[in-house]
Amino acid sequence: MAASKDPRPCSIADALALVGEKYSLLVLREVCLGNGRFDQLVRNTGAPRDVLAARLRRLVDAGILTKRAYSERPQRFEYRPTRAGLELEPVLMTLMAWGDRHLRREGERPMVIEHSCGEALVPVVTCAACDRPVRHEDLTAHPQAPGWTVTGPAAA
Amino acid sequence: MAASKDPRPCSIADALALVGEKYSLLVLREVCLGNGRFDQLVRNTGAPRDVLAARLRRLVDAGILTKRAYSERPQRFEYRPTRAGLELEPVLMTLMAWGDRHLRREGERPMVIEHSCGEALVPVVTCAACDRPVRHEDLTAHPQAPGWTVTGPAAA
DNA sequence: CGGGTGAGTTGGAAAAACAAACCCACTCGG
DNA sequence: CCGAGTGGGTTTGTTTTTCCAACTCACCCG
Repeated sequence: MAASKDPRPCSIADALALVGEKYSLLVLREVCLGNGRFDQLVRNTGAPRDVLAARLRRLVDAGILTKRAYSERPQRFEYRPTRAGLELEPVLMTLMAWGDRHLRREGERPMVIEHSCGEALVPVVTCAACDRPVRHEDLTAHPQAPGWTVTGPAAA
Repeated sequence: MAASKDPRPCSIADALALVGEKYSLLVLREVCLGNGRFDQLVRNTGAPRDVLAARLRRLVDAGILTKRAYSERPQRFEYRPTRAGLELEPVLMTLMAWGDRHLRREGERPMVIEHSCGEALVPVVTCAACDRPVRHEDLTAHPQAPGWTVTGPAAA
């Protein structure tokens, strides 16, 4: 709620204000997998029901999920990702790959994603202009708005 | 602390357990930009000082940041990303791009990252095997561990 | 000596998270 | 028609976190 303190205008901060709360990205993971019902989400994310209800409201309001009835009488609902929600999936894939690399022993992945090319997905973030992988040393920050002072060498 | 409820073994969940707490990724953003001193982090992320101290301890313990003195007498410290921390930068770039696309009006980006190729960075997550962009329709989930039941059509 | 800076720690109030119970509409089995 | 079960939540009361301001400590500067 009190997100007003960050003096940096920043799309990372703004994105995290929407999807950075606890469980939100896990909810998105499940919804992208097609497990979009309330009780599935409770079981698969581990979120308390009230917290989950709050997150779902927020994500729907933000246009990341939609709520649709998959049955009238009895009324039953399912949450699905919007276009915007699906566009967050690459973030999840990249995060999963990072976790697989750094948080587990070799080859102990809890889940493998297969790409349509037939191989196990290893996501690589590349530059749209030159197609080369994004490496820290190749990046230079250019603030466009006030509130930014990039002092360190990483920005040079 | 009570992260023990998620019945899904999942590298996304594990990664978020480390860097998913409030401010952690903003801290990483600043540290990657070279703004690694405590007071800079307070100012630029908006985190309360005590919370920031806790996050920094956690990130250092997790091997994502290191704390090094840039001056003895007076003792002054700076936090810097480790290799593992730098490998999270693509996640930040992808998230920033998502925020720029969905949370702002056309062309109102607070920051532009320049890639070494000379163009403004537009990160694209691609498949390492075939180099094509990762799209939701091209993905199939293959659980490797118990606890996973992927019911929906998105997994088919 | 007095003031200022960097890097935190401490203490108490306010906000979230948590767990369990409850509710409602409906369906199904007997 | 009764009782139990399911899906999708809300309510209630307790435990954790967060938040904020103030404080500390070590040091440097004039």
